[in-house]
Amino acid sequence: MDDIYINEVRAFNRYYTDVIGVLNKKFLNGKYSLPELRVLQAIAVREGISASEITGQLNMDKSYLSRIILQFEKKKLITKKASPEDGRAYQLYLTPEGKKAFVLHDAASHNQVKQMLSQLNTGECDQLIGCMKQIKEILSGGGS
Amino acid sequence: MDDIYINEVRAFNRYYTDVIGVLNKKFLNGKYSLPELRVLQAIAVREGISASEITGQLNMDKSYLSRIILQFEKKKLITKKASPEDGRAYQLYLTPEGKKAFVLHDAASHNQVKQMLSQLNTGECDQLIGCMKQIKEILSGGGS
DNA sequence: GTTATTTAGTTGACTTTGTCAACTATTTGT
DNA sequence: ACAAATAGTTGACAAAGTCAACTAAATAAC
Repeated sequence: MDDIYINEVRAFNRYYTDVIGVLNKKFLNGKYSLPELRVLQAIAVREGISASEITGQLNMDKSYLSRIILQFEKKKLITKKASPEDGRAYQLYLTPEGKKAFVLHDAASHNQVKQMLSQLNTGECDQLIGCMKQIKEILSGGGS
Repeated sequence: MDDIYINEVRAFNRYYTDVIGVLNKKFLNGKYSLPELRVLQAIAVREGISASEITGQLNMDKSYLSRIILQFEKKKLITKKASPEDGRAYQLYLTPEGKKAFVLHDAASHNQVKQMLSQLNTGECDQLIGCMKQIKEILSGGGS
């Protein structure tokens, strides 16, 4: 009985892994990798965020992140500012170019999804996002 | 108006990427990588499958797959049999050890999900898999 | 209040994962 | 029969990610 649930969830996971994979593959406009974009977004969402906060958020190795940040600095996408409260930490900010890069990517990703939804009618869209919200609620509410 | 839908879908994608990430991270019993396991599963599900069919199914580079198959042969998890219809192709089969490896991993993955669902009550489980089924239907039915 | 521990970030060395192009051997289309 | 496509292998890389050691600052313990 339980097993039917479990198999259904596993089937969904396999299915949705592919959905996400397809979406992620394309929005490689070539310039930035997926983890790079995730970092860029993390900074865009909350400017002044520190590297260690990002590692927490994205479950990312700190050495790996350190190098991504280095790249971003070289490409002038971000700037570091010494944290006033913690002499070890830096606050990360997007430069205007960094913001532009983020906005471009964000728009591309947005359009990607838009195109996907364009195949559906309004009722289907409503159902879809209703389901998505419910899944999020159930899984985050329920513990894990 | 549309944008609300799109943002909701993108939020779900971010969320579910993490869910899948967490599940995938753990079932690394250490022995096999994620792509290796996907290949193992593909063969388990349909014995006699060819490499090119797997590349199609898993969206995997054929050279990469070729090396994974080589590893599996070395570890005696699979055997190749010349295809009777196509002299270039091989039919892939699991050895008893290969089957054992697959079953072990499959059980681990099953338990992983079981544990996740154990946090939920029956009603929530019903809702959850109902939503998952609907999403699959909407997205596969709708095209793309 | 100085000593021990933890924490933020960097660096070096490395493994794993994945890609690209070239190649052989078949098969299919014309 | 000849050209184009396909299955699979190989070499040479590039990208992604990990691990341990290290510096410097912050916090905790005594």
